[in-house]
Amino acid sequence: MDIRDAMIHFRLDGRSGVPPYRQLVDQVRQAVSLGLLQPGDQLPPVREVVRQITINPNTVHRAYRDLESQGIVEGRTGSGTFVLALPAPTTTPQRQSELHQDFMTWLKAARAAGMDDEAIVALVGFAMRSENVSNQSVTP
Amino acid sequence: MDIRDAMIHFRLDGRSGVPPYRQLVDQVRQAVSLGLLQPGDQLPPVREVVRQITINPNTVHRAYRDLESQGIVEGRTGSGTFVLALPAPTTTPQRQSELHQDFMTWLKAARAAGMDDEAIVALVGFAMRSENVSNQSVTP
Amino acid sequence: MDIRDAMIHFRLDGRSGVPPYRQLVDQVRQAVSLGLLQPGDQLPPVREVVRQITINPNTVHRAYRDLESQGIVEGRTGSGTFVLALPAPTTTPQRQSELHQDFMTWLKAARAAGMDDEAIVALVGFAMRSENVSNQSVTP
Amino acid sequence: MDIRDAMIHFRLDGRSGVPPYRQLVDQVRQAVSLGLLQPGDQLPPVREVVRQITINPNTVHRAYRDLESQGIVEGRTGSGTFVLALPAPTTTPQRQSELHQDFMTWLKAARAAGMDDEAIVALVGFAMRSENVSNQSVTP
DNA sequence: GTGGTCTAGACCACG
DNA sequence: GTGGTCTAGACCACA
Repeated sequence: MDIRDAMIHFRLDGRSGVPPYRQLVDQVRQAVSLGLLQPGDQLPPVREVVRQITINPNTVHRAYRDLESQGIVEGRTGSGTFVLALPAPTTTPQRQSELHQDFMTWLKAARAAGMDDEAIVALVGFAMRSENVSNQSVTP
Repeated sequence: MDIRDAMIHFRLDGRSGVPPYRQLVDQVRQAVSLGLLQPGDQLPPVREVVRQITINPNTVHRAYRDLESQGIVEGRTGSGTFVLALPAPTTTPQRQSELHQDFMTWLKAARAAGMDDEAIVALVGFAMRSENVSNQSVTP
Repeated sequence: MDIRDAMIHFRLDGRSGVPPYRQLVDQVRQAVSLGLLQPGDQLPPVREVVRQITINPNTVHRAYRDLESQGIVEGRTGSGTFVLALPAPTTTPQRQSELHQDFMTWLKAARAAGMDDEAIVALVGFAMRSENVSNQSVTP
Repeated sequence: MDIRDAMIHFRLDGRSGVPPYRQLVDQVRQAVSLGLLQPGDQLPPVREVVRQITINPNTVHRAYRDLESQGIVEGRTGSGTFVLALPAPTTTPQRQSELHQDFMTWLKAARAAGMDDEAIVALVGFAMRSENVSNQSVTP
């Protein structure tokens, strides 16, 4: 199973406390970091995002501007917004794919044990916090 | 190894986009959900949290008030803030402990493969989003 | 005579001992309970309340947040704060209107007899306490 | 039916937002204002109040001190706290008794119509606010 | 313009 | 010591 998809599909979590524009930025950054988005890939046009999720066009625009100022994407007037470069490949696609598979297996086990998403997220969050000084935010 | 600790210790992630008060709320909710905090346990006094992390007392207080309105804790003027009840155990402590171990193993493998926290969080987030309609926010 | 008004107008009683934020919360709850505010109705913007009565924006905001966490209103960033739903009509508008009239008649009689507001409030308070286990707080 | 009782019996409403010490003060003031407490009557000893309701002795003490500084009661060392004088009789006992009866009748009608205490308090509060500049707080 | 969050510092009530 | 409220003023996100 290939986890790569043609075009990123955004999702908003209204209860997370994370501002919508930031959720879009994070999702693009993460997709790039996972290789789901690669250099040259196009982000969905603002109007398309507005169709997908309930959001104000200005907010999408703001997110794309942020990504551009971070050097992740480039807006080409008249044609769209495109991914520029991977921020740095952290591992090989193969290894990453294996880890993805392993995590899915673990995820299924956790769910089979009766844990809901909040509980799983709690466990993952505490596990990562427990061995790190740096703090990373995740929106599953 | 017992992951339960006497009193919760908060940590803030300034880069996550999640408002500080919300990070505190989430961390308490998650600790309760994992059984790290149990009914009757006391949250650290506001002034103590202020000593631990750089934060304004009002912000801590706001988080505690939110938790109170959610029915998770109860503030008793003059004595402290205490955990009220578990929102419902999702799984057994044993099974949860096993899952915790398994996840730690996976985590180490991911790091050994060169993935940094952002990449790991990206993978976990996408994995959980890929099979769910509901959206859960995680702060590791 | 229609007691319903376009938009709620707040009033603060500095001598009551009831915290200002709580007075706002109570007044909205009561207006909703009486049908003076109905689903979809907008609460006055925070800045508008600040113009009307001498109060800090944060205090108004706190009240609105409380109401939101109680499920009475919903704050929509950028557009305003709106009433969500009636907590359940306790009686018919007609019957309520009659009772309102009857009470006004009684009120006038009490005042004609020389009772000031404090005395009237005392009488009402004791009358209600005398037959009830539950305690209700009133700010006339 | 005589509404006068031998000794005042305090009640606290934890959900009203009114500080406990203030509720005690208000209840004494109102009882005096209604003639339920008359000059020479004794307030229950602090220990007795503590037995009746869940409250800290210091808080009762504080309330009695407030009443004393308001000139309503007088603490006599070794013997107790006693009512000094009526702040000013607003009406005759007879007329007040009639009004009390009338209000009880109205109260029963309101309850018969299905209104709960919160709704009744809302109606009374709005009725009084609607014709007055002064604001009076009531704890039924 | 709207709501929302944070800091700073003061003051109150309770135990 | 504890929690709780208020003011003042700044800054952010969204429409």
